[in-house]
Amino acid sequence: MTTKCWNCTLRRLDAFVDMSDEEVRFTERFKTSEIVVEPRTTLLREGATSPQLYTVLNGLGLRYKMLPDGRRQVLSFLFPGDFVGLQAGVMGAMGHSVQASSRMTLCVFDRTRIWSVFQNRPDRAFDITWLAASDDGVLGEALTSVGQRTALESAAWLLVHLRRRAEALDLVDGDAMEVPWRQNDLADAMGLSLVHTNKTLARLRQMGLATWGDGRIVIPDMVALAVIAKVGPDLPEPRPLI
Amino acid sequence: MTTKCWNCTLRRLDAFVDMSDEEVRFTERFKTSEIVVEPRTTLLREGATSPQLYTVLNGLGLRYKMLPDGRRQVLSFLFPGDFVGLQAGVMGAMGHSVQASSRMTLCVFDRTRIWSVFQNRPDRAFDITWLAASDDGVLGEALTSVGQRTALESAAWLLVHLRRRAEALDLVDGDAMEVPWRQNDLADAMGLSLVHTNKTLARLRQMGLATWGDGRIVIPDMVALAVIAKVGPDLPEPRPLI
DNA sequence: CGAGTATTTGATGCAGTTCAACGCTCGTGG
DNA sequence: CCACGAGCGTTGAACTGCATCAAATACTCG
Repeated sequence: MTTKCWNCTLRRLDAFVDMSDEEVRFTERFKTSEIVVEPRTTLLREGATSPQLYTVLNGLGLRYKMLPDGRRQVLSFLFPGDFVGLQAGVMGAMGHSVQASSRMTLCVFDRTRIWSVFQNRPDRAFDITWLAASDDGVLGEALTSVGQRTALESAAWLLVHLRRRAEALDLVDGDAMEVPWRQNDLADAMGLSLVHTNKTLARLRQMGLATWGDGRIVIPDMVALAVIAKVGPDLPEPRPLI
Repeated sequence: MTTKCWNCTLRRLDAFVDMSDEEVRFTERFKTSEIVVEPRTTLLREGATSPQLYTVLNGLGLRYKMLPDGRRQVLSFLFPGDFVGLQAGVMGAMGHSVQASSRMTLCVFDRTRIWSVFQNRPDRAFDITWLAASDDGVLGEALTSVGQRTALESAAWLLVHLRRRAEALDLVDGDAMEVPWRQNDLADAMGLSLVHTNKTLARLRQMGLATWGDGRIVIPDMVALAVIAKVGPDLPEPRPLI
């Protein structure tokens, strides 16, 4: 049973900009189907030319790149509303792989129809570009974190980042949020070893700043954590939803 | 004296996809002027909402982000044909700063007119999105390099990357290419200290793989360097030019 | 109950940082 | 004309943050 865009709860969140009825109807036609994938499913593989693009409706995942010898860099974490497969959609091949971390449900769009969006709906085309530019911003942040921050700062930054994204989507319950990611995913996102990631998280826990465990992140004081992370206010602007 | 797009030598390079006469004329109208900036000029500042977008016509530069305490992460290096300011153009604010490393000349576009591109020229709008997605790919590569590669691999990767980009633009003379960047820029791009960057470059020199000095990079054997860098063939597809 | 996955902790070693100094080439001003 | 300082590259020595190795715990699941 696939959700009608009309009934989609996602677009009512204040994380997203409002859509006109017209836009909702158009998206509905652009959408070809809906899929549910189990944890650890690879949705898109680096180098592949996927016939499909997706919008995350539900669940969490991650994007990563691998070196030939197996080292893995996690590029970003996927949340509902994220649009994946754009590189394959416009450039022909993915620059990274995409994996589900929890069970996810995604809207499926046909890659070949993307061109018709540009022809018929300049506003939606603009939104797609907005999302691409936004991804650029996130990657820049991540690169800066990996390149310049110490392990402690980097971990703090990542937790703040995840928490802020979750907040905008109403995924936070009090101080806590549920996440499907393993410490290994965090380590690969920060460019640190698993062992040192674990010790760094332990340090944050001892400082009373953040607790990671049992699939939950608990952050009692975001301001204190943000100070460690050395991040600006970084108000998350509402994003377009495709 | 500003160049007419019609006479622009850039688009004749095989680094770029061919443009129809129609497209050239449209770009000409989209272009508002041309500027020349001296080395070390900051074109765009992080957080600023620039009224202008640029395409690099000539010269080299870099994009970077800074932490409040002064640490700097270089995100990417700018070559002719690169389109800068897109974040400000579509999202309203830049996520990073942009600086000229050599004297540069740039085509200037009016930010407010970007919307009319989406309305009137879906093909050009698509090209803009292509470029945004392409930047995403480069940032992903860079992040993987900083996060996963050792200093030696990372330096090798960066040199290979710069050389490949330069080749596509006919900026390579035999084994050598001229670059305006300092070792400090390299260090900030790789997330390494200046001292260690220097020693790593010395190591590559002793191995006979690459020489960096006096504003020139000399790479006698790209294949050998690429092996160290652990990069795939990575043929640079022709890109659209705005 | 054994196997596999995830987290945790301790011990040891090294890649990369930090500190310090020196040489070179400029441009500038006395 | 030389003295001086600033910017950049280079090199050595000491230190340390993080990686690597190793092993124990706890857990879920067939």
